[in-house]
Amino acid sequence: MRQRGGVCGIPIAIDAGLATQTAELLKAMADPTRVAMVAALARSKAPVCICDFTSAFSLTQPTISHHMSKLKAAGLVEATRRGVWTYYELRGDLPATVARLVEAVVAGTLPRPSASS
Amino acid sequence: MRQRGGVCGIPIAIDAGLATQTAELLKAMADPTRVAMVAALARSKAPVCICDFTSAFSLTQPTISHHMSKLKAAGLVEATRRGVWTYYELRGDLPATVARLVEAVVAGTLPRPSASS
DNA sequence: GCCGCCCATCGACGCCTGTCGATACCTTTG
DNA sequence: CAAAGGTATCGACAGGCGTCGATGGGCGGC
Repeated sequence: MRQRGGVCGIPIAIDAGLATQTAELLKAMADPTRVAMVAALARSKAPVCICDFTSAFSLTQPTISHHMSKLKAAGLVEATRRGVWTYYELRGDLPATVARLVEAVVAGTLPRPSASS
Repeated sequence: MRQRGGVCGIPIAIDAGLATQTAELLKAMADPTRVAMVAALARSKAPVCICDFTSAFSLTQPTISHHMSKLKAAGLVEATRRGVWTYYELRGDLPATVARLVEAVVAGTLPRPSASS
């Protein structure tokens, strides 16, 4: 036993700002729809029309737009209007830590890279 | 332009189950307190008394316990009672994709490993 | 110029979540 | 056995979030 009074002596030295920042990034992707969006964009590696997402998920168009707006607000994706259609793609200038996080999320959506043997 | 009727022709082939699973994992860490907890446990690499977290964050003891319970429910940490104190540590048998995600989160809390050069 | 289509925004509703105070449980100490 | 301290649980509250229907804004087609 270390000490008394609720302090065992091990200081938790985690920067609150970085923790909040990371948490915001996680929140931006903490939704099945947005995870699938990020994964699809990462796998496509080319701008994807948002109408594809609208037809892929059983959600209404405003909801899809809302989710994509969140990803854009988080700085993960960027939009390109081509005529009537809006194409989204993963930003290429993501910070290293952010890119690493995105890659980990995408890896989690791959169908079991090494499951059985 | 590809087609009309809301389908540009690019099918979104993302497993909904895996997306939901990944989203649940992200939700489990999508909080500044829990991010800091995971980072501290990962850096400590040894069981940490929960009283340290209680004194480290400006939150009440029930809230800290609640956050840790969420991490435990997500299968990220495991508890060990030693007398009156409860020690938590990151699970060592995490699936590869989960471990990778945790590592990415922890990396995001490090104070700029390679920012400029 | 008008209409139709794609997309974004707005307002609203229900659910989930973070937070707290109060309480109960368990272990150690006297 | 009684008392004290560290944790977990409970109930409640405010705030945020996902979802929808309705509406507005732009661009292309007729």
